[in-house]
Amino acid sequence: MKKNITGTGRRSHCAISMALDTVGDKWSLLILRDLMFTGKRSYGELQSSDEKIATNILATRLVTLEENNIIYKQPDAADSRRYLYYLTEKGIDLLPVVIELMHWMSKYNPGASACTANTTAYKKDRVLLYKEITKQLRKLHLQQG
Amino acid sequence: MKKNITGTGRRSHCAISMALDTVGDKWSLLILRDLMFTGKRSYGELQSSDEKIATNILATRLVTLEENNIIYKQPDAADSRRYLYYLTEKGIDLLPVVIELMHWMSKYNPGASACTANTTAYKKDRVLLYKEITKQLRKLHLQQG
DNA sequence: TAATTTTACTTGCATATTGCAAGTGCAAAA
DNA sequence: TTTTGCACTTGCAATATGCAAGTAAAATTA
Repeated sequence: MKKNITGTGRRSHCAISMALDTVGDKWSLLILRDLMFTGKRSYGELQSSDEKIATNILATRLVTLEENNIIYKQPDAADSRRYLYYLTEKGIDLLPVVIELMHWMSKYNPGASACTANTTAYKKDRVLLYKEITKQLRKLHLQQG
Repeated sequence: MKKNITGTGRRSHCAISMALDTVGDKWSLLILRDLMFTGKRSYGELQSSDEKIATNILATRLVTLEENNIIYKQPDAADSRRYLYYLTEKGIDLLPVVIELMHWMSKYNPGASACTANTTAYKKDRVLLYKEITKQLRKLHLQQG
């Protein structure tokens, strides 16, 4: 997702296109998934996912996500070597995208495992489900620094 | 999105990961956007979008999307050189993902143009909005052949 | 009917992104 | 004070994407 004629780094002004320029790569949404649904916060934890992201790719994605204000990092008080990564509000706002993707795949491939299943709650009132998880994520990720 | 150790072509069994293996590339969701929100149906029309997808990439994406049952093609009755591309129900079911991505970018970058705006309807009852657009898409895309 | 144009691709090669393995630097633990 | 663990970096190989030109076949035009 780099250069183009206008030098803006975006392919067009279409919102979907711009969203994909930001998080439409192979890894970004998986990193967000881990921050959302697993307790993972550190570099090493994020690297330990099933998908085995290469260490250099993880590093560049974290930088890009931070540049785009989707995540932020804080020094770990318990270990000054490491940072802990958190979602910003902008990052938390991607929750519906992640859940909809998850639900879509689960519907058409029952073998897929859903991190935060709860198909029942989704079917009953998915907006309520978004709100509840969003509330939890805000507690876990915002106002830390 | 190709090989891995198991040879299944997927990175893990996680639903999000699998969804991204299918439509998480730079172009697939843009093609779906055009099928959903513009009247574009033919190869040439799909190629004429602002983002200027390369012709070889468009060709391979259409094949992949068809292999994954997200779109299907029908010969154009009016011009036997061309096919017209339509969404399957599985493809239509990606509507929430596309709308959520669009809404997310619009929220954080007001300069982004939303294909099917209607922020009001989204804020009032987005599930209803999904349903209405889904109904329209079913009429336009399903039961053609 | 023959020549031209339109349409949907394919092909070859350049560039960009991702993947892998090994290495580095620093702080914590032993 | 050595060793280990963690968070990256670096170099290079493998894929994926981007660009420009080419091809085949049906439609249009002359």
